Amino acid sequence: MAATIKDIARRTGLGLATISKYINGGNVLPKNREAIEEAIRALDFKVNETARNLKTRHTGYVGLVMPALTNSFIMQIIQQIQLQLRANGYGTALYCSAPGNEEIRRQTELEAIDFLLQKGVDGIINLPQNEDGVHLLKPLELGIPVTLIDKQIPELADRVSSVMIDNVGAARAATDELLNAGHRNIVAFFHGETNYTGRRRAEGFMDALRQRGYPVDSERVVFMGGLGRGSSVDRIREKLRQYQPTGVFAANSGLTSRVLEALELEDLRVPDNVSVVGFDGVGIEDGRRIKLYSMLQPTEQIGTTAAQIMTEQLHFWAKGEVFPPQVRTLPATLFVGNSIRRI
Amino acid sequence: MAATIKDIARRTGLGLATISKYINGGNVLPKNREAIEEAIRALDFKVNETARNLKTRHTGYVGLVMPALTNSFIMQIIQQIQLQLRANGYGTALYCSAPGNEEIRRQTELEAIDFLLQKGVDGIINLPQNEDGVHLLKPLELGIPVTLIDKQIPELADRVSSVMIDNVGAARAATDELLNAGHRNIVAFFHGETNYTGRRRAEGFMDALRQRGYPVDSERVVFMGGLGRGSSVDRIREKLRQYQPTGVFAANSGLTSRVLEALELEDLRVPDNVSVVGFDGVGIEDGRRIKLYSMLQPTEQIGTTAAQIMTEQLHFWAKGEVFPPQVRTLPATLFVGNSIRRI
DNA sequence: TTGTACGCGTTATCAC
DNA sequence: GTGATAACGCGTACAA
Repeated sequence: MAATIKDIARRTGLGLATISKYINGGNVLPKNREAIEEAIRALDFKVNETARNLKTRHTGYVGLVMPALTNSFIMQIIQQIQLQLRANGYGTALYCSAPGNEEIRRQTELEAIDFLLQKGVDGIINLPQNEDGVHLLKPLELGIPVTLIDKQIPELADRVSSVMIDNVGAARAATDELLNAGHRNIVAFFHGETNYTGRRRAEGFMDALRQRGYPVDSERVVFMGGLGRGSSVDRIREKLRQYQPTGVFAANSGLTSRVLEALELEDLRVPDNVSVVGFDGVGIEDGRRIKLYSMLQPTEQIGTTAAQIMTEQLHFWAKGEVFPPQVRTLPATLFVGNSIRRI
Repeated sequence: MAATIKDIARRTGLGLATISKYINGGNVLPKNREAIEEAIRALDFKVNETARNLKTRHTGYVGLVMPALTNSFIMQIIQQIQLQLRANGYGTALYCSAPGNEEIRRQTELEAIDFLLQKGVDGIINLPQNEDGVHLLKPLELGIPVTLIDKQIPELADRVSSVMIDNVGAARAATDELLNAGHRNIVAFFHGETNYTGRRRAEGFMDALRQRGYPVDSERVVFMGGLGRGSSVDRIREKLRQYQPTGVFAANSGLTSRVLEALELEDLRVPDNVSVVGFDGVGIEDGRRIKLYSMLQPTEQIGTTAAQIMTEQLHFWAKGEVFPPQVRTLPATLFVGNSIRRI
């Protein structure tokens, strides 16, 4: 049986309150301090977090609500958040969606919040899939802080913090690479139209064209919402055949992988037939003769920042102060591959 | 303020014990049951897990101690464990090591256990890096069940459960592919010599050769312990130059990726110059003209099984019964690529 | 079946 | 600075 503060009190002859105060950093007479420390060592005392939590009404856990673990971007984010949260003394309660269609993911995100709230978490860090943010209303009402990653939810902008990359800038930079190499016939693929990130990246793509005075052909700005893997590959192949682009931009990791597959099926070579810029490091793996140009998100920084914001927020909250929502926009960097041919 | 069972009691006019009993599945008079259910709905009552935990001395969390999230094998395992644990009513407290050398990882694993034990977990699922298992002694002493993934720790075999693939069989099957295609000069790369998984896979490799009466050249059975990424690539390149193998087997995901890199640097083509069998799906990504043959671990099944075993174990433990350690060995499957040339 | 009273380990509020 | 004592919300003998 583990030792409790009662045992410490008995052994030192001091009162419970004194022990408790010492443990929580209060001032105690030097000789008492030593006695307590000795007893703690001797009895191998550890505070019972559960009891403490019952009293203080917090749990020491932060809930991490993520999509299914299907790509390295998500993985790296989790790694980093978890690392930083722990460094700040918090445990990470992980909840990843099962893969599924939009309706399922929507439902899952709702369940995620319920589950974590029930288990008990002090805050929630979320990479939202459900764009309207209804799932975040309950924690917010309960006064549980929320930090968003990767996406912003405009309706909640004044109540939640968020950290993400400069999506417009990143897409613009990616497009510029193609443009600089002389490509004019570019087809670009984005998430669903309802997706915040996808819309921003599409903006960046179009920005780049407009900045140079090139026309924007909406048929070449392809939103790929709600399609399974197979049908999105088909969709890409269609576009490839129809417009015969010399350049392709894929605006996220999943799309990059699908573009690669479509290209292979169409027997198109990179960069000889088509130049490609992708996202999130898909297609830059070792042993590839052709490594894609790729927009890389600063995952470590994103994760660290999100965890830091959450921690600050929790500390404010503990003191009963209000915490102004933070919004951090980080720059993405370009991985220089050999997937672009000058024309 | 959230409703408590006191509120329910007041509202229904019943005693606290009755409410509590109902919540925990006890028998209650039908009319009382309805009254309670009504009150629960009306007051949106949720049991306070923290208070319950203080009483029952468990937390509803299972700790998941994993290496740094650097490959998809680990990622899929986590996804699945987390999914199944949740289905069984448990939360997942994730703790991933930071990347680092062996000494650091050893230390980290110790910290992981301390941290989780402190935060409070009912059980621990661990993909061990620390082969001697000293980090598991403390939870075991405390009566906290441990389930191992991927590796076995022989010294603890009678105290912990484990679920992993048939490493010997998997390596043998991989080697057979090369052998069947006529390759005789094969160099194989394994984890460090001290690594259980690596040793088993090396056994399988040698088994395959011996079974056909081919000699085993220990110089071609390469253990790569304690090397950074750069130096292990160098090491592979050396072996490649020295023995000019027609076939290469890489016994895990990291090594597969390094072999790919070394091959590229040596300007060796797959499968024209060298035939390759890898592990864990590295090198079978979309858009590759050449996809590797690869031994795939049944990650969903591994994860599900580990979580199930843990849950059973916890239930036994809750009833004060002893739980015989379970050992599950699952088969790996071969991904058929186009990285082997018949000779 | 139902209700009372107590305990789980800690923190917080007072007097002292 | 210190020490009783009352919460925190729930489970559970025990008695009714």
